[in-house]
Amino acid sequence: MCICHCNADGTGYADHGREVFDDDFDQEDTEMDSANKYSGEVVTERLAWVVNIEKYMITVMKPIQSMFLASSKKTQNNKNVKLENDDLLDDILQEIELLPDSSIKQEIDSHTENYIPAVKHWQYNIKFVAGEKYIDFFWFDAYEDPSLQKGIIYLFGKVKTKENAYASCCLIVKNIERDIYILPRKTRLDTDGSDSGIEVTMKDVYEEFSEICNKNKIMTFRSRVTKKRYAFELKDVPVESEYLHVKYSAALPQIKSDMQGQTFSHVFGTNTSSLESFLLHNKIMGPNWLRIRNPQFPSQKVSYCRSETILSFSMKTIINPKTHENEIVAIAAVTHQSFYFDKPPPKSLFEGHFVVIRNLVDHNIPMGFRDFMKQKNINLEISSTERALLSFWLAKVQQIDPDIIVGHNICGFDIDVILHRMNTCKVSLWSRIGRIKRHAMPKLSSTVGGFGFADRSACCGRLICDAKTSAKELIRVKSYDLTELTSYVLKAKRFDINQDEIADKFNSMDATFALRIVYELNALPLALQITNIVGNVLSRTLLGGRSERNEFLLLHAFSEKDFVCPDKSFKKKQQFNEEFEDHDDAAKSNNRRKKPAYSGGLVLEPKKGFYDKYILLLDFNSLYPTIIQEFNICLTTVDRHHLAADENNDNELECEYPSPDLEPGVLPLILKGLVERRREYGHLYLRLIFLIHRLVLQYDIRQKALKLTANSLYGCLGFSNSRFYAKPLAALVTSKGREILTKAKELVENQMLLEVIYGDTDSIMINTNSTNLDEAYNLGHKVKAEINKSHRLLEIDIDGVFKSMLLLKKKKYAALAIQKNEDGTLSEVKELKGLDIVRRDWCQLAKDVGNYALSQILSSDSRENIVDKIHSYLTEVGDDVRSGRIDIDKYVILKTLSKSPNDYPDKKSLPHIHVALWMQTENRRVQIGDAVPYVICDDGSQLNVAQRAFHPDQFRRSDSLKIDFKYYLAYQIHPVVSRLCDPIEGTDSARIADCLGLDGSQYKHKSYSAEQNESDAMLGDMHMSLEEQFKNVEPLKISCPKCKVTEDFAGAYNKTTKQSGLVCPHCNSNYNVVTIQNKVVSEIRKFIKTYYQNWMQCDDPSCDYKMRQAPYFISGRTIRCPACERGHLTLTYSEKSLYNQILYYQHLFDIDQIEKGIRIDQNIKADFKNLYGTVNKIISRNGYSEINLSKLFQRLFTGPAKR
RNA sequence: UCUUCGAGCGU
DNA sequence: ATTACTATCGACGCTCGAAGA
Ligand SMILES: [Mg+2]
Ligand SMILES: [Mg+2]
Repeated sequence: MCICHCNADGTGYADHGREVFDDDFDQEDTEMDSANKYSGEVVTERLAWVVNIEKYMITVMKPIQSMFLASSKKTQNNKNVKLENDDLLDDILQEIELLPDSSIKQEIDSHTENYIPAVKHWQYNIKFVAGEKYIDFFWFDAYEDPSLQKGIIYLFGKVKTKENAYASCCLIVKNIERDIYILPRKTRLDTDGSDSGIEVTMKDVYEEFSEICNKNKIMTFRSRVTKKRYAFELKDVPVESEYLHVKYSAALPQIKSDMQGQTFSHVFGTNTSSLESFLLHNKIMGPNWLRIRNPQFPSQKVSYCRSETILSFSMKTIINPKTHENEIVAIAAVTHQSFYFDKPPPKSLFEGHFVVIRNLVDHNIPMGFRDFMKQKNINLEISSTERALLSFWLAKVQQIDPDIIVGHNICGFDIDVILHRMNTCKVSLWSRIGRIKRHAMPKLSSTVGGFGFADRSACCGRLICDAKTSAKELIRVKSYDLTELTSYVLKAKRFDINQDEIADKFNSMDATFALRIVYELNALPLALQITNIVGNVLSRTLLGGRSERNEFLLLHAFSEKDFVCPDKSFKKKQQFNEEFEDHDDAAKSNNRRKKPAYSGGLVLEPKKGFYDKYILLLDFNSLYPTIIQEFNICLTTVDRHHLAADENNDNELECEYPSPDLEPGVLPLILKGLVERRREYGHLYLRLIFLIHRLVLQYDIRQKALKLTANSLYGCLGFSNSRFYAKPLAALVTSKGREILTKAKELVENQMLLEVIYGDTDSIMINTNSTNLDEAYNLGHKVKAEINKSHRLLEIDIDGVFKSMLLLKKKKYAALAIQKNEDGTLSEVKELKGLDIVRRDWCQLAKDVGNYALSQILSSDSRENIVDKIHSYLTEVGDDVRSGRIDIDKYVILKTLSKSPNDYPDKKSLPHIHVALWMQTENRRVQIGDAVPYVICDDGSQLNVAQRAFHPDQFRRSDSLKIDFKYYLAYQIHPVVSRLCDPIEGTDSARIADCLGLDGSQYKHKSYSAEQNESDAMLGDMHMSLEEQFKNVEPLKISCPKCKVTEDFAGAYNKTTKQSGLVCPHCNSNYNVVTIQNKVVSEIRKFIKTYYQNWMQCDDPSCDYKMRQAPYFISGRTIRCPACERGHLTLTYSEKSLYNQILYYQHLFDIDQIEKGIRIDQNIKADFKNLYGTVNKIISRNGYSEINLSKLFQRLFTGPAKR
């Protein structure tokens, strides 16, 4: 164990009497440069402005990735260099050697049996540069206590000893200062708040702030003037301005973040945590080597710290029937002495282990248990009390001194329980769970579970890695309990132990399982890479949560470019104080998904059905990140000043795209960096693949981490709690996405004359109508090239070719994808999206049957055979179900709890809640996010389905419960299969029901595809009375060439005059047909023009708001009226109006529609046919004003427009 | 058909 | 010795079931 003390600021403060503006702040730290021989750049410049600073103590060693950035040019120049000659490889290998090496590591491991080896100061590899001593320190975790120890942070990591081994070390950085930026007003405010008109100087600001400091007991501070930029939500902050930069000790009180004064309008950085400002100032990007200058070694031991190891544990608890608290009964743990982030995980199951159990009050430890454990060579400790058990565990933890603690659900349960129990059992050495020695335990949350502030601070210095949390981020499975994860990830079987069996059984495998899962998922290396990319703290990355990672990424980038970053806001507090808000919050509290704040990706209306020709799937590579780059979308480039600052405005006024000649903004640059690095690692990955396993692992993971980071950047822009929240930007990105997809679709349809059958956000599916694979591929490449032509960075790619495909609904389809094997052969892989088969809320039986049906449908068998096979299979399954030949596991349905069972409003109609409540009575742990399994049983009652839901265990125990076969046939299998077979001819809902032995007649009229095609709806319109249909159209006004009277054209037959409509009702002379024709054509053009003017109006009768929208807004989304905020904006003149108008003209000239018995002159008939044809031509041909009406109207039938 | 609640797939 | 805390959770689009109207 070792501690280095280190002053963040070596010196005293500038005194008040001095000039406000110090000019010697650019003091260079030259030694730093020479010390860091690998990098030619000054790695850190922070605090350079501070007066009188002696020597700053910490230097970031050259990060590995920055070296790659530097050398990436090299690889681009000579791309085809042979591997052996590649300098870059040498560089890599050389750099890797800087990382701890296992052979060296072992020397420390040999001390394992001893207690903490007392490493003396002189044993450390202290070096001297220019007469100054320094030490290199690899940090991987940090801790601060913002309430008790302000301005102090603890860094945990490793140092090299003189023997070239590595030892754990804790670095304490003291006297970290706050950095506050004060934005001066232009003119001074009077005491009553009115503008005095007097200009404000920096000196004025300084003086007012000094007074405020006096009031706040901030006796010493330093200040200077800086120029800073700002590009965030506050509208009244200028893009660039002079600020008064104030530094004072973080130990002194914090200034309110909403502080304003007569001479200044904003104060930034008041509540920035010391850790954050430390990381930002020193540009520390995740775990890395730091060079510490002038370290001071303390005389006392303050922390427990030793060699690097990984420990995984699992524990069993029992609920005390009196207190209803969880008490710990047993803990098992396994260890690995040498885990490396950049190497494959250890192969052995464990290197060290121990098991500790305790006696229960009512039960004895089973006979022969000790012998059994001894026989198995298991290190068993039996404690008499819970307190003894905990103490033993702590002693072990301290002895092993793990850097990483692993377990399953330890963040959600185990660690919090352990701390609570240590609290109630008064275990004094509790702080051994972490690496800082403390006496008073931090205040634990009242409810057991979770991983709150107290848990995090208690475990400081040890990385907590929860297999459950990691799995949730990395894979999707039915359930995230250890049993399911073990079977999915490790393909192994785990036996769970119920509450009533705890006294008799014990399972020591859980810790091993959790550890292997973490290894298998590569969770730790991935977390490290992400941390290195975004520059936050590894222990926080491991906790999950995208938002914080993204914040650090942006904080680093923006502060490097001299921006004042937005502060954390705590305005929730103010809202809570309102009385009515409180009630409201409790009601809607937990789960209900927020209603969307802006519109997202476009989903093309699928052309449903079964396809047996080749289908191409084209997909834009990471669409949103690329859009941000391609269009230079950034907080700094998009002008959002015209948007109302009001948070509640629902309207979606879009910003303009930044002008193309603007310099690239910060976000595009970040993404560019991420993409370049990803490419680099992608190349390295491919080139190194035959070389060294550990490098392969590292680079593959690193490029994955880069991708994850890039993708989450967009999401965090739209996250309302983010410090960098920018809804307009997110809306702009998605809107561009919609535009690009629409354009691509139109290009394929209109220029390449291909059929687009579907598309979702960033993809397009094309029906090649070909059965030749090469032809399909060629077509795909052509389309790809054509689309890519119109973009600079954006790139569409062939994501798959489907041999056959069943397209059911938006986001629901199945296909046989062609896969090229390594040996050149082709194989088919089933690809399933969104179908019931892939969802966990249908029972396995229904999914299996559905899967069978699907396989048949996709196969190239004949239609009759397919249908026959499905029918006979269904009959078979129906019989099996009725005769009870099917395993109970197949009937289990899973549903996740999204809140605590008691919080559900309508418990009775929810099966999973019914079961969850029962589980609670059984003392089983039921947590938010857990998947509850249940089966529907026939208990003889006629109750609700939900009330007949039982836990599988409950079913197994009971003799009276029987599976409700009818439910499973009618409500599980039938809907699933029925939906799949819907587009297949030769079978239908009723037939499927028949096969399953259900009453087919009930399903006669039930169709799952809700055949409400828009065209059908339009057909229905046709049958409306003509008056009804044409009540809103403009009549055709024709002026008589003779009597000049203008009349509405009456149609083929004028009912009032009982003559042809071509005859003027006043003077009985004939109209000129050509005149009418011209009039009609010009009228139609007029209406088309009106339509394209895109006038929008509010549909609320009490609101007369009108506006014009951008052309790409016509796609049928509703937009909330910005004026009244109640109504929606609709097109004043929609496609449908236009369509109806033209239909009306068609009707006027439709000679065949007039009633029989009315004789019409042949000439007149010909005239009408002529006019009718004119209108028809306009509709069908692309002749006028470059507008394709038939295409426009097609959207009325198939597109998203619904009016 | 709407609403409410509840699921969790999709990008 | 005293006192006070927290606040967390990427976005949006689409389908499906139960219950009440
Ligand atoms: Mg994509
Ligand atoms: Mg896609």
